[in-house]
Amino acid sequence: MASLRSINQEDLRNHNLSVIIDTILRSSSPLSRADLAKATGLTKATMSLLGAMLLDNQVVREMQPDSSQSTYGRPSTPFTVAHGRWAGIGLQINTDGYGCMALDLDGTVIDSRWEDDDMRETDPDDIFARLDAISGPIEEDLRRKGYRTVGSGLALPGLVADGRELLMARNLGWGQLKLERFDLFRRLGPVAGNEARMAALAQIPGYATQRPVGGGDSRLSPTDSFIYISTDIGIGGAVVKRGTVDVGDHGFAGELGHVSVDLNGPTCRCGRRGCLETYAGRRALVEAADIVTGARAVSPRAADELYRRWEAGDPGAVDAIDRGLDAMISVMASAINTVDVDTVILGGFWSNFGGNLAQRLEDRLTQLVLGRQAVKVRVLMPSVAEYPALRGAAEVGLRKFIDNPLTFFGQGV
Amino acid sequence: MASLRSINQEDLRNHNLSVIIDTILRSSSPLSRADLAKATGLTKATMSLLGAMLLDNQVVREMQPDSSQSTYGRPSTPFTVAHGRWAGIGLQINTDGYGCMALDLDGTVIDSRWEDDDMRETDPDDIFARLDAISGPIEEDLRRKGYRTVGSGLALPGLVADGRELLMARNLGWGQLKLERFDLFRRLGPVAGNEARMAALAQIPGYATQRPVGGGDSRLSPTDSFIYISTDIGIGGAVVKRGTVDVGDHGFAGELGHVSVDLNGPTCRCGRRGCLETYAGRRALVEAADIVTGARAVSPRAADELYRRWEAGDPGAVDAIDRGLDAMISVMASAINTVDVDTVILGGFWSNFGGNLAQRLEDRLTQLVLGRQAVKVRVLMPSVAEYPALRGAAEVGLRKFIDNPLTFFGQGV
DNA sequence: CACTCATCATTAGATGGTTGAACTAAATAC
DNA sequence: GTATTTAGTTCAACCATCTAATGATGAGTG
Repeated sequence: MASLRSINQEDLRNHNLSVIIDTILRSSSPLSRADLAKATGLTKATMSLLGAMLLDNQVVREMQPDSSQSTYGRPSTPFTVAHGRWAGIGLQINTDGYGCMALDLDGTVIDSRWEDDDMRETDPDDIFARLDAISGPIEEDLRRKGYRTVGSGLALPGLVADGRELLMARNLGWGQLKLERFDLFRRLGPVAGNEARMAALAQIPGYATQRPVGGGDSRLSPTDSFIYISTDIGIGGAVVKRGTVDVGDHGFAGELGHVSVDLNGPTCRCGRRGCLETYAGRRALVEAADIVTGARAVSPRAADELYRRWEAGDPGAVDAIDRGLDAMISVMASAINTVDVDTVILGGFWSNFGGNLAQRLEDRLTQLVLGRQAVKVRVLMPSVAEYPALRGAAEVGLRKFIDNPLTFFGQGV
Repeated sequence: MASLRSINQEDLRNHNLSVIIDTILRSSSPLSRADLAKATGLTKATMSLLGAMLLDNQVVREMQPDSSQSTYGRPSTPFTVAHGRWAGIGLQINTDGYGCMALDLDGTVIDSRWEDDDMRETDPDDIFARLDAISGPIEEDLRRKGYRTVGSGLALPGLVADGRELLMARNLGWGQLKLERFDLFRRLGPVAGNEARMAALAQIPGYATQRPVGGGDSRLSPTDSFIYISTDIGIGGAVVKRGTVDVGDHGFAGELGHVSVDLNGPTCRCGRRGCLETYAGRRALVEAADIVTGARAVSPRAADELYRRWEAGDPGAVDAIDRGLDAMISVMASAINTVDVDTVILGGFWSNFGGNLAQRLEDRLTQLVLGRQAVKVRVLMPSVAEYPALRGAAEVGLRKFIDNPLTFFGQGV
């Protein structure tokens, strides 16, 4: 538990500010000073002082006093997250394009650009230069509008170690890559991470931006734990525990696409046999359903065709999907037994397959996991489905501010 | 990151004391005030004050000043963990017996008792009464010697939820059980946990007792992450991340015995198919090697016979072991890809199978895991092999003190 | 052997974040 | 209009850590 690092009074204030901001973001309704004092355990006196700091630094602003909350007494003045001052930048390079997003602490997308393109077998230097070209103007725009950019994240479709080294991205055809070598990386200093992990972050309500009023997917609370599975050509994943992503020792925890469901199964390109990806990856499914093979099997059109045939009840398609589903369920159950969380969010193209898919998965998983007397397994569809990794990357940037607000206070732009 | 709870000045001191104690325990050589100031980031002044508190409360004592450390200057006065004041109590109920251990903060076993017995199909009330009968005198003895008992742990061979409810222990024939109903539990208030998780804790050098000089297994450092696999009739496991056990949301993370390696494999008693336990559990191996079947397959004698035949090269035994090994490797690789740690500790009866087993596993795993460019997989044998769960349970008790030293200071016994 | 220097440890006073208590503010109940 | 209730502010007091000065104790130096 002990973090092996001492703390002093400045850390104390920084921590308490961080707790307050975190509490505000994760709440689905505006909180007053009094509410925050109760929620965090601070005294009214301290809350009053720290509240003034947050107002001064444009982290929050006061709403109209609200007397409808309680029958008696002076009405409270709730805070909302201020708009227009604190921003995070998200960057993403994917197999089908690249883009950049600027996100306000209050959750609004300030600016965003996405370029569709076939990224396979591209030159990293070229791509980073192009990403630089679209992110530069966005940064400039932020400055012009009076924003302070507090951090950034970079989502990549591959294995990323320590937030700054790409080990490999097979679908891009990229190998090992020290990210510091790119100007863009040195300028913005983003935290790099796997696409699935960034997408998982975007599902956590109130992780680094104000939780939408009403709470988005009301089934998921800000401190829930879940496994996120990102499905595309490859299959990735992430483990979220009590509202924070589990990064692992080297930065690639949650690679569920390469959990094996059959130790004598087909050989995967990763070297193992029977990996989930060989049953439930987009390309594997298209080929199993005999739609097309080879290079054309990776195109999105082939997946659309698979979906049509599956809806029409074509036996080949139905069989392939069923087989993929069995593998998916096996991996989910194994992962739940390994990390002990009760919720699975199924992202990517698999989320298209039928409205009752979640329910079917839920029912079957419930039969399989340990501790089912005490655990109610849930399978949810992602609430942020549009560019989730890009948004997650921006939230990683904003999180730098939330974890360390004091370092950003009381100095110029 | 933010724990959603504010901190005040008392928490600050408590935290810093905790960090200091933690640092002392995890170090393999005695540390002076100056060393500790450097290691924790505290100033010499504060370190001096807090050091005096630790001395006053008999947490540490001063050794002879040591001038051999540096050529120049005043010699430092290193601390060692004091003996005779702070104790934790470990309790265990297993399929083959039950016992109690009292552990000093300095790592010495103050007292311990173990009763061998066949515990299958026993009455919980009876067993808890018997455990009470042997732990009572040990507690009394601690009091007499001037110890302060700071906490306790209870290791159980089954699924434990929230540290105080047994969901099921199949090998005992016990079902759901609220542990508060037992006198012993109410009196000592132990944290209950799965046997494998407790055993995993005991492998962490300096987790809650002073790290042995020289460091025990020098390959394992106190802040390493690893997966511990406990093998017996059933197979359990635990995930340790950066020196602390990952308990999971309900308290049963790491149940690797019920990770499936073949979704069409034999049906396991847990309801799934192809669980590791059906390939590599003690009973499964004995039956696969055609030694005996049925109830007699669970006896330790059958496992001894399996070991003899395997050593002699009997084909049935060798095949069974190889098959078990394949399953084990598959689960290890999947678990590593899921939680991203690079070390596996293989505990229980599997650790008997040959001196080069670890090396063989290491070599094969290295071929299978993702990120093998950046990760060196290690397979280790447990350094604490005698009653590891019992010792781990006692360390859980001591950890209460280490996490919260201030609450134990400055008041009577 | 006196002097310098480096390192360890303590002491005194300063700094600064949180606190408790008293106070002001603003609403409803009767 | 007065009592009551809840929200929020003010300020002296507290206390944990920090800075800086000082004491302690050894080795090196000429």
